[in-house]
Amino acid sequence: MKRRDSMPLLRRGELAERVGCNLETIRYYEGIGLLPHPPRSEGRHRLYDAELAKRLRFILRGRELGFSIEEIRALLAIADGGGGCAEVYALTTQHIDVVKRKIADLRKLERILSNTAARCARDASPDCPIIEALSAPRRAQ
Amino acid sequence: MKRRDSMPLLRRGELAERVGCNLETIRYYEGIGLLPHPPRSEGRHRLYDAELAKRLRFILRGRELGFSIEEIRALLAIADGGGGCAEVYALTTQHIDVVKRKIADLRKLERILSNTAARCARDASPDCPIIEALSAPRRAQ
DNA sequence: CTACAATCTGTAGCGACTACAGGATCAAGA
DNA sequence: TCTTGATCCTGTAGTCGCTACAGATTGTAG
Repeated sequence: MKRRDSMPLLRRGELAERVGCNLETIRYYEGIGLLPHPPRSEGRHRLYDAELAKRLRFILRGRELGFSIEEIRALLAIADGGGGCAEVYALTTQHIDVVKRKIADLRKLERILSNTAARCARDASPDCPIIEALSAPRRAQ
Repeated sequence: MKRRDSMPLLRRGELAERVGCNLETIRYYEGIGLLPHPPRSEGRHRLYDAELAKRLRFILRGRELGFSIEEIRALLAIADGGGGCAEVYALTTQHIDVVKRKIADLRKLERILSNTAARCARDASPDCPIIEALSAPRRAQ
């Protein structure tokens, strides 16, 4: 099931392109200890295998999903330690709450922006309701 | 209409506390030119009036709502220049789109997290579906 | 073999703050 | 009036999560 020529050890640039991240991001993750030091070529060029690529994808996806570096570090520690599915579950559901709160805030924001924009006459009126709305002394949600 | 003792010139710490931001943030905004240099006391302590407080609240609220410093700078420039309600309107509606996209992304994320979490058995199973889901090679949104 | 691309290293820069050190000033109590 | 302690002043360094750069080395195609 494992085609051995489909992933013949990638160099940093190739890996970056394949997973869709910046070249330097990989070195950064290695530097802060999220990615282990990969094996090197004769001339000290990093060589990544499928396992490292997978780990990198995990990190990147986690970042996309709004996990902080430290949260991802925790997730990886659990994964590395084997077992802890329950812990991963806890961390994830906890994160879901954060996401839900963000959504709620943004929807509130959207309402405010839409309302104020709607009130804004499209011609050059002297005092713009958007400015007034945003500089209100903290009330009127 | 203007009660003269309700706001008797605030010092930096007082203003920070009143608007609910960090003390240094105010100096930072002054440094990057979002807040004008305020008048000073004999001993060079900054003194803020209601106008400056309002401007600060505008900046802070804008940041909360996800505007970048440069977007806020633009908004303020328009407000300062008087008139340009149409421009403010344009900038704002443009921003509404950004907010809508953010909401959409977060909801997608929430779905993914919820789905994977739901699939996760609460006991310590050997390979956690969340880990697998997040390190999958980019497909299965 | 040569050219040129890719990688190596360390370090600096980004945005948007936040914290700190070492000194000056302010407001209140004795 | 003096003193004490809180607040403020300045400049600078640190934070997070990258991203970019410079100058040297290596890998590879022609």
